[in-house]
Amino acid sequence: MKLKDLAEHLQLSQTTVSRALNGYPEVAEETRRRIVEAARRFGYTPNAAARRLATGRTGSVAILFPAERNLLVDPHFSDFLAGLAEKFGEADMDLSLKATRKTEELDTYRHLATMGRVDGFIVSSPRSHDERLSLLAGLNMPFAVHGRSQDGLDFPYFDIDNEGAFRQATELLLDLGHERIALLNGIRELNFAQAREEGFRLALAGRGLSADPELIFNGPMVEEMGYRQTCHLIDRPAPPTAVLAASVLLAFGAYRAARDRGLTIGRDISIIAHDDGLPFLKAETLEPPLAATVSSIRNGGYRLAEILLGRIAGKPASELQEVAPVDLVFRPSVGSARK
Amino acid sequence: MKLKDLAEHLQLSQTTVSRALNGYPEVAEETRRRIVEAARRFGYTPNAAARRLATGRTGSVAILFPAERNLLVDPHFSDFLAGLAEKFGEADMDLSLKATRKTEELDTYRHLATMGRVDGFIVSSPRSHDERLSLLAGLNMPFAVHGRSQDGLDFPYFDIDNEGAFRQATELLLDLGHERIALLNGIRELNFAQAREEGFRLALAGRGLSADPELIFNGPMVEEMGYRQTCHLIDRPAPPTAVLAASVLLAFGAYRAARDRGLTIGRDISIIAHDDGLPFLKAETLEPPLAATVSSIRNGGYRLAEILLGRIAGKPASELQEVAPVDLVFRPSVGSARK
DNA sequence: CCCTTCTCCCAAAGCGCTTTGGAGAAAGCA
DNA sequence: TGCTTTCTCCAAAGCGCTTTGGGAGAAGGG
Repeated sequence: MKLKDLAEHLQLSQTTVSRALNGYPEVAEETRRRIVEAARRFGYTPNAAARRLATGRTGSVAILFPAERNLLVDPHFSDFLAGLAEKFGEADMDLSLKATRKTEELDTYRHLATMGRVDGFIVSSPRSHDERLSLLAGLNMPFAVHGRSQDGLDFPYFDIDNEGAFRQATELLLDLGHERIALLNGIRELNFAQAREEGFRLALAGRGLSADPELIFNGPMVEEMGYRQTCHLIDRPAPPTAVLAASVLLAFGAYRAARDRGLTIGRDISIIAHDDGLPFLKAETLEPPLAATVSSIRNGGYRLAEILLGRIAGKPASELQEVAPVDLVFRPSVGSARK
Repeated sequence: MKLKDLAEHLQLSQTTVSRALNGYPEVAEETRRRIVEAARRFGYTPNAAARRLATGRTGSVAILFPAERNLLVDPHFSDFLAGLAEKFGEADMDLSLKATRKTEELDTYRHLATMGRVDGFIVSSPRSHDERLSLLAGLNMPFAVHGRSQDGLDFPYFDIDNEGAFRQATELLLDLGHERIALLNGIRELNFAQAREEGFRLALAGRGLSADPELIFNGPMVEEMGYRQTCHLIDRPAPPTAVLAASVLLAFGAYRAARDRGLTIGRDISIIAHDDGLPFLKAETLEPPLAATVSSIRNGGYRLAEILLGRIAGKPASELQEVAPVDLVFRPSVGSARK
């Protein structure tokens, strides 16, 4: 059943039926009721392709990820994706997932954009200077970024206060008397890792200290990484008294390392992490409970979806930039530095 | 730049240009060359919405997942998804991801189908009797199932030989003298878990043994689960001498439990698992290396995507049913039963 | 009572592509 | 040479919806 049939059956024009169904004001309430009722009875649903062609809106957005490094197995990314999927689902928009080789990444953006296959893009894991942003801006394609970038562009984004979070966490450790603090961080190229390191450095500088490059590690945020680096750290001549980790996954590895080495967490070594709220690995249920700066990454996906929708609806970028504050939750995995 | 402009510029009709670009035979090679060249020069790309409307094909497929139980954080699912995304990307099809509440699941399928928003669906985690299959069959919507189902329907699917794999693995353990064998399995409702249990039972029955219900566990396939159940098992009065796990994640937990209890894996307790080839957790690099039945789940996604594409292209279901054999790889995590 | 302003609805023009049904020219056949 | 095929290409009809530009009649204003 198509619009034409429905209109004929109601003895009305397609125009009126279309307007009634789309909630335009220029149709009498009584008529609208009749139309809506008939549409329901006949199970009429507008054809998506026709609507797309007529309106120029596709009702879908895309997110690309590198095919070789399978981001999907990174639970941080998956959880973020779940937040996106939830919001876009609510808005009845399609979220399409694209695996693409690094070398073809920009072409894929361009391809999808010029074919008019999407209304916008979600850009994740921005690097400090990211070609994708200028490309999309140049194509005049709406996009929203998870995180920020140093490019001078004015674009919509959602980010958490990574710098502030790590500054606070570091200050907490400093207040507890720690001076040799290690940082287990994400991959250096990614913007959020840089912000976190910056917060770490700022806190140290505030006390007249400077970061020891030997205590800073960058790498993938997986358990194994946390384990290995912490083992190294503990085995040093002057091991750090505290570890600041960029993910609960890293902290989890650090826990394992501390146990292996017979250290009591919270007493012999303090551990604090950033907690993205991954559902299967809760900071509060670790033993001992893990102190953390918390901010749900899934919720971030949800918010970022709202932001992209706002952008597509025409809001200016300046109104679509959000930096969520991060709470610091104290738990027994941190204690005062042993003298 | 649209088709019309291009045609006018070339002094040809839209028909000819369209045909040339889509590889139809009724256009002279020389003309085609000119057209293709001009299209490239002007950067012409056909508009997706218009093409969709004209052809009736949307160029996109969808996969739904339950919003409450976030399947995305399950690495088995994510890796499967990566395989799908890869193949659909190669075919230049959109793969759209939909979070949906369980109660609205069927409606969402219907909604997307009747609006003509997708050409087909990927159905994952089928239950033994699954309403989704009959709904989609009734809507006359192409779909492809990851796994099988007991419904009498004839539909395209990709599955691995779960029953055979677990029969083989169990037989291996039996050959090594094990008689008290525990099974750590996935959630009971899911078809693959049933097939695995069936294989397990068949192998036992082949030796005149029957499965001890107290040694069979169903649950989510996560590390924690493997750990907890294995602890219970080891603490029993007559602990099993071998454990058969449905995932490397479960086996990983079993390893941890065995170590905690001071057991040597491969000597005091044998462990064997099904290995989906998750990239971050390799059976061969565990200590000791884990014996396993192997079959890449990512590859399964890739194959299933091919199958759905075949279905959309009109192939009959009977030609699109694949059961991949599973290899059994012997490694030191299994040894003969201690007398 | 006439004129303006709403209110409610309509006809028709796109949106940009594919595809049907020919038609003219060139080539093959007798 | 006359006639049938085969090659190439074209005009135009959709695909099913939204939206523009009115228009008729009712309501309100002076």
